[in-house]
Amino acid sequence: MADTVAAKSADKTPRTARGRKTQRLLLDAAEAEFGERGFHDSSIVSITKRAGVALGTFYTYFDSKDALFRALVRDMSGRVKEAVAPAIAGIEDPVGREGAALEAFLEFARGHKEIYRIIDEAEFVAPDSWREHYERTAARILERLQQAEADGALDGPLDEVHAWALMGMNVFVGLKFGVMDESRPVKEVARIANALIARGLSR
Amino acid sequence: MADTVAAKSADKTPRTARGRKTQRLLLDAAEAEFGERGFHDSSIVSITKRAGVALGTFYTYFDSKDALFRALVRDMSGRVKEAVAPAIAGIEDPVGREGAALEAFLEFARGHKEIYRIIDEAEFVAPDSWREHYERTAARILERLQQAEADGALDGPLDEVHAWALMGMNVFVGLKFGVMDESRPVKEVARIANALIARGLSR
Amino acid sequence: MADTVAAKSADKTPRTARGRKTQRLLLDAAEAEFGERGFHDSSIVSITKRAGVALGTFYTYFDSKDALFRALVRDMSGRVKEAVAPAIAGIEDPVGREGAALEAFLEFARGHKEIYRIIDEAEFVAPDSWREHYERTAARILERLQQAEADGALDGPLDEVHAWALMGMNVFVGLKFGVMDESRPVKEVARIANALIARGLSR
Amino acid sequence: MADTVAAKSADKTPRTARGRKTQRLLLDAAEAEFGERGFHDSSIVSITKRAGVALGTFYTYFDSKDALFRALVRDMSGRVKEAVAPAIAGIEDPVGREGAALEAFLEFARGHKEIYRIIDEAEFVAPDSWREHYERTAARILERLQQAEADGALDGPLDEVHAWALMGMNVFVGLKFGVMDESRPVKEVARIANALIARGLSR
DNA sequence: CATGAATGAGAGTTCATTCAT
DNA sequence: TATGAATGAACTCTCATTCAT
Repeated sequence: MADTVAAKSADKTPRTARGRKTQRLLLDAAEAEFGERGFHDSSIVSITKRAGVALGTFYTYFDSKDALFRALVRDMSGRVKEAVAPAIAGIEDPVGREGAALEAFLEFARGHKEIYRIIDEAEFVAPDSWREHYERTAARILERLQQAEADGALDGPLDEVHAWALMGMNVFVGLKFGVMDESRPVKEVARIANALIARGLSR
Repeated sequence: MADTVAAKSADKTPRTARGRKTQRLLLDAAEAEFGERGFHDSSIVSITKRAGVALGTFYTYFDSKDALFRALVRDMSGRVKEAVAPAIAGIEDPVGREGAALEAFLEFARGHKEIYRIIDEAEFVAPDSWREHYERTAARILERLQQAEADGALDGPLDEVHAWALMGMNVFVGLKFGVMDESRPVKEVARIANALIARGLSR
Repeated sequence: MADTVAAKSADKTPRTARGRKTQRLLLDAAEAEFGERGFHDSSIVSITKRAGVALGTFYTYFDSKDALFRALVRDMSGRVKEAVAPAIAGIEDPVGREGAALEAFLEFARGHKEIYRIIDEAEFVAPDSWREHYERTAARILERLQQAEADGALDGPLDEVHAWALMGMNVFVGLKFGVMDESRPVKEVARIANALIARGLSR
Repeated sequence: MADTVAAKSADKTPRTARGRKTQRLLLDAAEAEFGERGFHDSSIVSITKRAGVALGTFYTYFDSKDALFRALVRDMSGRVKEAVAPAIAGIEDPVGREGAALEAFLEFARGHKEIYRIIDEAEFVAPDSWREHYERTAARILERLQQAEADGALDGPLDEVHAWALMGMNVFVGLKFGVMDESRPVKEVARIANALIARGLSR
């Protein structure tokens, strides 16, 4: 937000209620479109058609297709975080906490399949956004682990490698059992994966 | 493998030595191009320029840009496998074996940074090729684990979740510490990540 | 008719007056281009240049080169019909009526030499459009003949063979003496050809 | 033939028996290919594949795709003539003679559907060949009519208009009832069409 | 704010033809 | 004579972006 205020050249923030509504329409249409077709097969015409506005209207709210995509990545990144945060709030046991995080993430992935099509494709479309998302996520995981270490609940030293390993596990388990194959209960999948690292962490 | 690469519908397999050489030039040029720019920013013109052949020559050996990309994904998929296989051959201890696999993979990733740009982008460009690669990789991991289970070296039951979790860990650790950040020794990174799952597996 | 022209799948119908004008420019340019060079030697670039619009503008109004060609065939087919209809209106004598039809057609062909280049080439470019044109034309001729039969002005039975024979005669006479060789008066040519079938029909 | 001997630049006439055989293979393959796909959708690669020879071999026997097409038009033109000639030989009655010609032509068209795809497409691909074919055909018809006039079997004056009218009738009747719709007996169709012009000619 | 026509660079692909072997 | 690899001009079509209304 802060950086939007700093305004590059043209401030595209809607000034009226009508404007805010139109921008929301575009954002939602874009999420659906990018989620279904991927970045390169999505087109502005098609997004504006979905949103029910004229083509030119798009540029009233976004500087470019790329800018829209980045906005969306940020948006989804925040939503993932917000979906996981409450699920782990208050859990003291660090292993149980990571298990709960995975479970919450799996649940979220099942309900928002676009997430991979959008966040992961960012690796190729907007690498800086992609990095930002994953580096922040890893930082949050690491922070939790190091907190537990400080509390004496985990042996150290815990570092970035652990965070990226855990994150990778979550991402792939989420892709496979959240998006590709829904036949197994989220709880079961999370429990199995969590058990795998349980004792690696817990000593 | 080599001869399978271009053998699709209309037979584009080179019939002469000269043809084989040209096809190799194109394959190598494509690997570099896709690795550097990604699929969508790569162009056939640019690939043929790199290869030092005329534009039309491309279509003597490949049906389309897409077909070339798929051929490359397959090729790289095979090369990853071949890089890891010898490194784990003969290791009996299942945990040590997975650690060695990760280490070999990290090494390979450092030497072949294009791999992520190519295999991972396939998720969006040629999803079937992507699936094929990851499903085969997961199957190999699972096979190793279940073999160890059968040998009594690991407690079961070991299933797909373990395989995808391990694979995700490897992929993200490889991306972070193989490609994005080379400051830490491969051995150390592999050891840390391996320790994480060591006891989750080992009993 | 005019509004049907571009109304296919994705709606390309112009929404503004400016759009309508541009589409007309394209249609006229295409008629000249196809008429002069034939379908395969005509190019979109060249058509848009003639029309004085940018290349991309073409695709604002037509789905493809093919679609434009079909639109044109329909258009010309309608114009032939409209050129002949008034010339035969009110003529009771069936032989005289066919003679007048041929004469009107010859006249039209002289003024619109593109007609053969467009309608007849459709046999190879858009066979369905070609069939539609000739089957409708034959149907109209047959209808006239059978009407005369019903009125007792002609002996029957009159069938499709007569219609196609008459139509073929008209087409070839029109091609030769309307387009290829203008040295002979339209009236004279029509009279001679009409005399040929006069008594075949008249009793 | 005479003009082939005069040789433009490279004489492509086969010198050996093997060569003659190869050229025949190509001619036959081309007839099938052009007949099925039309000129523009036919390709040299495809023709040589049909013929079972290498691509380059084509240019040993023909100067270009165009030249091959022209050769084929000539060939077919000759075959039409040869199919009709014996059928009318010895018929004295001029009307009956034209009827027999149409019948023979219809028969030939049914057995050689490629004829229209090849000869008629020449109007757009090789207009000179097309003109040559139709002008010669018209000349033969006119000659027959004027001979009959000289013999007192027909009233004059008989001119080019009659010839082109007759020819057009034959062409369209042949296309409709020879190629497009085979449900009616050739004899019947020929009789009906012939009756149409019978008395126009016969006085 | 909203509209939709106009733009044109750029992409992938085709294929007749040439030529060294 | 036969082969098939190599060539590159030419073509159709896409789409992000601009801008007058």
